[in-house]
Amino acid sequence: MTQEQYSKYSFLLDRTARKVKQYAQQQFKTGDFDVTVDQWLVLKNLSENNLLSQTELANLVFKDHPTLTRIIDLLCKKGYVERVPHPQDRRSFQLHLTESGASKVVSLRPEIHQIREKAWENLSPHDFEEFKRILNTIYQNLNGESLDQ
Amino acid sequence: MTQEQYSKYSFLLDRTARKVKQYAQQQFKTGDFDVTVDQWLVLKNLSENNLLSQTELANLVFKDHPTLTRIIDLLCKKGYVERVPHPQDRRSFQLHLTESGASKVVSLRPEIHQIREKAWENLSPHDFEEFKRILNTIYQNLNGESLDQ
DNA sequence: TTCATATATTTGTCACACTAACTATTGGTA
DNA sequence: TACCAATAGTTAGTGTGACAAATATATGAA
Repeated sequence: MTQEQYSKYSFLLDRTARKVKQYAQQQFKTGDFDVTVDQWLVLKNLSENNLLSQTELANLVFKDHPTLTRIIDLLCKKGYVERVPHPQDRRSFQLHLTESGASKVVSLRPEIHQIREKAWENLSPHDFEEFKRILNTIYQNLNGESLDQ
Repeated sequence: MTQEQYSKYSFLLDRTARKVKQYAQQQFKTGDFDVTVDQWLVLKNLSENNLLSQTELANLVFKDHPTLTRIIDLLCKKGYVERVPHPQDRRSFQLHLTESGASKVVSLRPEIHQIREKAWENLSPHDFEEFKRILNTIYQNLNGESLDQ
C-alpha cells in the first residue's frame, strides 16, 4: 500500500462528510427545523438516554467537552434542554430534555430519516455494511488505544 | 432501505472524517510541519497547478470562497504563497507558490504519505476501491446537478 | 484534617464551513 | 456611451472542532 493514489481517500472522505452535513443542514433549514445537524445529534441521544452528564453524552456523540458545552448552551437557550444539578456531585449536571425538546425529537425524527436515505440511492445494503466496516476499521486504526465498539 | 439503522452512516462518516483529520493534524504538529491539514491540501494543489485563480483552486479542493480566502491569507503570511495580479483581469489573482512554498511541498510530501497510510492497516486494495466508489456515489447523490469527474 | 490528584465543566484562541452582504470589475447590450 | 447583469474576491456573523488552560469540586492517602 505504497502508491501515490492512496492519499486521496482523506480528500474524498472529508469532501463527502462535508457534503452530507451540508445537504442535511440545507434540508433542516428549508424545513425550519430550528436546530443544526450537530444539535440534532445531541437531542436525539438525549431522547434515548435521559439524565446523562455532559461527559457521558460527550462519549456517546464523540464530541469533545468544550464543543459539547457550547452545543448544550445553544439548546438551553432554545428551550430544548435543561441542566439539572447532579444531586450527589456538585461539579456535574444531569441533562434533561424539556417537553419542548422531546416533542421536537418526535416531530423531526421521521423527516430526518427521509433526508438521510437520499445518500443511499444506487447503493445496496451490502455496500452499507462494507461502508460501516471500513469506516470503523479506519477509526480504530487511528484511535491509538481503545476499541470502543 | 427504510430501516432505522440507516441513519447511522452519517454519524460514522462524520466521526471517521474528524478522526482522520485530527490524527493527521497531530502528526503535523509533532513534526513541526508549520501548516494545517487544509493548508497542506491547498499547497499540494498549487504545486501541481501553478498560477491558478482562487476560483479555479476553490473548485479543485472543493472549498468555498470565504474559506479559501482565509487559507490563502494564512499561507501568504507564512510566505508560502503569493497573490500575483492577473494581467488581464483586475478582479482576480494568480496564485503563485514561492520558493519556500515549493520546497515545503517537496519536503512534506513523503512524510504525509506515511501518515495517510496508517488508516489502511487491516484493509485491502479492494476495500480501498469500494470505499472510493461508495464515497463518490454518496457525494453525487447529494450534489444535485453536476457529476464533477 | 490536609494535601495531592483526579474529574466535570467552562473559557479562550485559532482554524474551518456556510450564508449573506459588499466592493470592484468585466462584458454584453440598448 | 450608458446601463446592467454576471463574476472575482473580501468581510462579517454564527456554528463547530481541536487544543490548552482555568475553575470548582471530589476523592484518596498521609
